[in-house]
Amino acid sequence: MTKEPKRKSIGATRNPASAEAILTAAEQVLIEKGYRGFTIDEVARRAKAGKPTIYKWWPNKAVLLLDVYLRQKSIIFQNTGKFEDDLVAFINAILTNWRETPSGQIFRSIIAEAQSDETSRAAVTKFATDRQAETSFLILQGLKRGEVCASVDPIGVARWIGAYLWYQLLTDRLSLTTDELRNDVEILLAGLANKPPS
Amino acid sequence: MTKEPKRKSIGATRNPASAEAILTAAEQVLIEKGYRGFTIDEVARRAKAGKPTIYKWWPNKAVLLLDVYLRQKSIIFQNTGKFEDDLVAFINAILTNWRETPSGQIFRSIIAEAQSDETSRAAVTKFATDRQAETSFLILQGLKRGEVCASVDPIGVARWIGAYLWYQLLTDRLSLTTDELRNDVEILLAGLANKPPS
Amino acid sequence: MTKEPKRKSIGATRNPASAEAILTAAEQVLIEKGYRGFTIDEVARRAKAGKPTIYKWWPNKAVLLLDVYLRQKSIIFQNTGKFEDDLVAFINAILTNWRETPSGQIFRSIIAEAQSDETSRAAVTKFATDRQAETSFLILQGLKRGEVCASVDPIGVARWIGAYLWYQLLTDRLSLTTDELRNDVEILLAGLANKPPS
Amino acid sequence: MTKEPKRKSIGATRNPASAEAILTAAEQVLIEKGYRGFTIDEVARRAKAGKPTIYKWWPNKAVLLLDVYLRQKSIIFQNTGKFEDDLVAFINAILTNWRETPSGQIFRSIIAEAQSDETSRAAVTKFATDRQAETSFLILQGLKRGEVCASVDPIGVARWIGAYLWYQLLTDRLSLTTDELRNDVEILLAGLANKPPS
DNA sequence: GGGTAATCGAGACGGTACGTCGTGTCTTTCC
DNA sequence: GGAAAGACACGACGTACCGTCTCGATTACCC
Repeated sequence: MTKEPKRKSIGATRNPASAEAILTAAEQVLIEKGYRGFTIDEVARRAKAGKPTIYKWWPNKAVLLLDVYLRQKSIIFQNTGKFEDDLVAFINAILTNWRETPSGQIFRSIIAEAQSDETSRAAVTKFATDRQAETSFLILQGLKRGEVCASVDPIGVARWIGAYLWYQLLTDRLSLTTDELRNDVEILLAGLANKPPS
Repeated sequence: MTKEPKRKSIGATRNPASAEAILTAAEQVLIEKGYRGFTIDEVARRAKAGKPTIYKWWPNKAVLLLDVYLRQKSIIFQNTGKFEDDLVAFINAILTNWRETPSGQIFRSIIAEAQSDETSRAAVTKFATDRQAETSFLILQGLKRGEVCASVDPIGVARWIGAYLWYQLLTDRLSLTTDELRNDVEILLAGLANKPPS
Repeated sequence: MTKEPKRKSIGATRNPASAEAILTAAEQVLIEKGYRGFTIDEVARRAKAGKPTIYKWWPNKAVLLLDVYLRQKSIIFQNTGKFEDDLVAFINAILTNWRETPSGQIFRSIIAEAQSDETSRAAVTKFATDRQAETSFLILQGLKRGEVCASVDPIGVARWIGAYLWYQLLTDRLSLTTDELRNDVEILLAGLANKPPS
Repeated sequence: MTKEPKRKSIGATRNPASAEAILTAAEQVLIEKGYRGFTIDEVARRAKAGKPTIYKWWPNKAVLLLDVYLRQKSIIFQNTGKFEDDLVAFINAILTNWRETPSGQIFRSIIAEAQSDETSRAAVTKFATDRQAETSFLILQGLKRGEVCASVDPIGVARWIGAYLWYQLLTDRLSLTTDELRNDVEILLAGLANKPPS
């Protein structure tokens, strides 16, 4: 076993190794013990870091959580040529990612944390809004191809999709079959309203 | 100052006065100090109740929160004769209630709490499912009147609506104008898909 | 398994079966869990008695403890014809009894309990004084036989012996060999003072 | 009123000011409220210290009590030239100290506490043994001067004296006159046995 | 190239909440 | 009216975490 050299200060500048160790430890703790066990003490212990070091760079737990979440790999848009398939693939990718990687647990924790603290909530809300903008690209894609009704507001739709995703996450419904998912998407696509046969 | 008689046991049976005092205190604490300050200790202090009494009847914090939430007045369905108006009124009533009464803060806390604990989450998920069943009455109403497409799954729609409501709550978007809300509802009603002019 | 009939009230008079059950339960609890685990709750549970019943008849824990102690069998004086042997046998009988029956544990608890409470201490002190009077019979026996110096105060000696016994109990020295004990007794008998050869 | 600066950590090392404050508070609580009121909570409150700080350095209540006891001033041996006088003075000094300072109350509590817990009892027994060793110096002093019989075991005698002291403390007999005390000591010095005139 | 100045680990500190247990009082219901 | 049953207000238990602090060591930067 190689003698692991103790990590020390590297002088009057931030030690990236520490930051890295802290984020990794935070992620591990979150996976292993969940949000309940996600304490600064435990992260510091795991990272072999001092608590003040953590507090210095991540003043809130929410900020640290967001940083951990952002280190996760992001979703890549599909372009199959058919809007419905793209949308289903997109949602499915996110749900699968949440289900099969720590991301789901992490994001759940972020949302929980944000409910206790005004500024955290603002940060998460901003994050959500940014994601809506990204999602709206997908809508615009469909709109450009004439598959989406021109009168539709892309951001508004992105909000519906974001809402759907959060709800699935928060109510433990990440394990849908593709058919179930396609059914749900179908509702959004076709709309509720009874269209009179023209 | 009138000497307030201390609340005592009323024998080997649950004292409703205590339950009442605890729920009231819990609500007050939640309003005044938020979820962060919502501790069993504080509730017990405020209610002049023993902590064991609280733990006896509400094993989880989530359960207590749900009980507090359920004491709030509930939403009554509208029936204006037009499905879209009913739906908008329904959503608006909930959002307004969340915005203008403690209910919003309380329910936010419930969702947060549920993310820390498996059993709490199950309880909240069950609650959500029950509400979807209620909401689906609205859909069925519209369906009976022929305003809703017959092929639509009422529970599935109720889920979309629930998702929308939670999302608005969790991302601090409770103060929509009626027009904004109507726009959002419109998307769900009309659907995204471009309907070719037949 | 015979269906054990639940013990009920026998009307407006003290139920001796309850008293018996409580004392027995108290003794068992003390043996099994020690003084720390000796709680009224536990005794009530074990005796299948209501707590108020216990409090009614034994207002203090110390009183209950004393009652339990007094149910134990008492020591019988020896009379071997030689004072030293009688004394050693007497002390040894008590130490053995304390070591091999619950009595030691019980009496230890009584002493501990008595230190917290003024009236309990008075009760125990009275008990100790009574025992000294009994012990002094032994001294008088020796005195009558001319083995004990006539100028000696029997009660004073009984006090020394009581002190010795308590000390052995409280400092976990109940397992002396007879020789060790005889040595200790020898000191008391012969005295410290250097007797000049007359 | 001068704004008292809050006591803080002084880094990763024990803060003596805290230790001091805790011991002082513990002593005060014991004096004012007795052993019944001597709770870690109360000590922490009084010392303005956190409970974990107390538990960190004093794992048992008995250990804390012993530390409090040891802060009291100790007894100084006399050397009057006469063994009996030295012994009487020694015992009297201890009894007086127990009677007139908090030491008596404190030591009583220590003994009581030790009866509940095995490890505490071991600590107290060790303390008692150490004191016996000290006391035996007094015996050796007398032995050296030829006042004490050479065949006597000093530790054995010290044990008798320790027993006597504890017994007086535990049975509320701290207020003896010098004559009463001298009588008791006389018994130990002269011994019980009837010495036949040679 | 020597003296700041900032960073690091470590961990103690005053607090506060946790969830459990025991206390002694009370009331209801049954005998 | 005694006894069971058990709920109640209270408060201590011992533990965990919070966010702050002080320390001594360890560089990087600036004069």
